[in-house]
Amino acid sequence: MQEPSEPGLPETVLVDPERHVESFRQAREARRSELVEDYVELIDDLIGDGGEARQVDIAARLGVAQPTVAKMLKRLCEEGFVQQRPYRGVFLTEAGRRLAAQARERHRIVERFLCALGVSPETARRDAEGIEHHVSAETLEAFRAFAERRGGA
Amino acid sequence: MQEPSEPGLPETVLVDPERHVESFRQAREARRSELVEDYVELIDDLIGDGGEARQVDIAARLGVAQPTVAKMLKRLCEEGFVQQRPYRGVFLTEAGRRLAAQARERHRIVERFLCALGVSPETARRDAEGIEHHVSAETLEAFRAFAERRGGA
DNA sequence: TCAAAAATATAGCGTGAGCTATACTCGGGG
DNA sequence: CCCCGAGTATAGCTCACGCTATATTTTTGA
Repeated sequence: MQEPSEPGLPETVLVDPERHVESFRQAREARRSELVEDYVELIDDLIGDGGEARQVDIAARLGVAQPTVAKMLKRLCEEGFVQQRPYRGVFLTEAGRRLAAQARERHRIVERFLCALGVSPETARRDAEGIEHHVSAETLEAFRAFAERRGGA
Repeated sequence: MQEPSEPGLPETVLVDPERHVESFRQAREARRSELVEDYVELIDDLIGDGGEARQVDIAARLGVAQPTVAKMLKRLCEEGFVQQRPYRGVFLTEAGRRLAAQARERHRIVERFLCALGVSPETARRDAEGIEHHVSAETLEAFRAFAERRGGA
C-alpha cells in the first residue's frame, strides 16, 4: 500500500502522480506529431530547393523506403497538410505551409541556441532534430532570448 | 532529376542528404530507447520511495493501463534490466540500476539546465521528460557546464 | 515511336505500444 | 476456513510505421 512516508524520512524526489503522468502524456503526444512536422518541413524545404518534392527524395532524406513515404503522404493528405495527384508531385496546402513555417522556425531557434551555447554545429543540427519537438513555447522563448543575447547571428 | 543548382541562385538551406538522413536516424533511435529508460528510471524511483514497484503504480505514473506495463516489463526482463517473479514485485538488475542512474543523471542535468536558463520549474520538469532522450553527450556537457556556471544549486 | 528506366502505387507482412475484457493468485477479514 | 478484493497475467484487438515485392504509370532516350 505504500505509506505516505514517515515524517522523518528523506523520501525521494517523486513528484505527485498527477503531474508525473502529465509529463509522460506530453512526451507521448510530441512523439505522435514529430513525424508529421518532419515530413511537412522537409517537403517545404525540397520544394524551396528544387521546385518539387518527390517521394524518392523524401525517402532518401529521411532514410526510409519509398512505400513508407507514400503511406505517410496519404495520411498527410487526409489530414489536410498536403495535396497530391497520382504519379505527380506532392504540394503543401495552406495549412501545410503554415505548419512547415512554424516547424522550421522552432528548428532554427533550437539549432541556433545550441550553437550559441557552444555546441558544435554538426551536433547542434543532429540534436535539434530530436529536441525541437519537445520544447514548449516557454522554453522556446528562453532559447530564442538566449541565442539573441549571446550568439547573435 | 533536380539540378545541382545554378551557380547564381540562392539555393535554400538543405544540408546534404547523407547528414540529413543521419539526423533522422538518430531521432528514430532515441525514440526507441526512450520508453526503456523511462520505465527503468521510474522503477528505480518507486523502489527508492516506497521500497517496491508495483505494476499498478507504474501504470498510474506513466498514464497507461496495467497490461501495457506488464508487457513492457516482460520485454525489460528479456533485455536484462529487470527481474520479476510472478505475482511478486519487480526489481532492477545491476544493468537496470546502472541504466536508471544514467537516465536520472541526464534528466537531472536537463531539468536544472532549463531552470538555470529561466524556465519555470513546472515547465522545466515537463520539457525535460521529452528532451532528455535527445541530447548527445556533447550537448549534455554544455548543459551541465552552463547550469553550474549560472544557476548553481 | 516505343521500349527501358525511373518513379509511384499497392499488397502484404512484422513489430511496438496502446487498449479492454477476463482469468488467475495471493493475502487478509468474516 | 474460505471467500473477496487487490493485484497480476493473458488473450486478443487496433493503430502507427517500418519493410519487401510487385504492378502500374510516367519519362526519357535511342
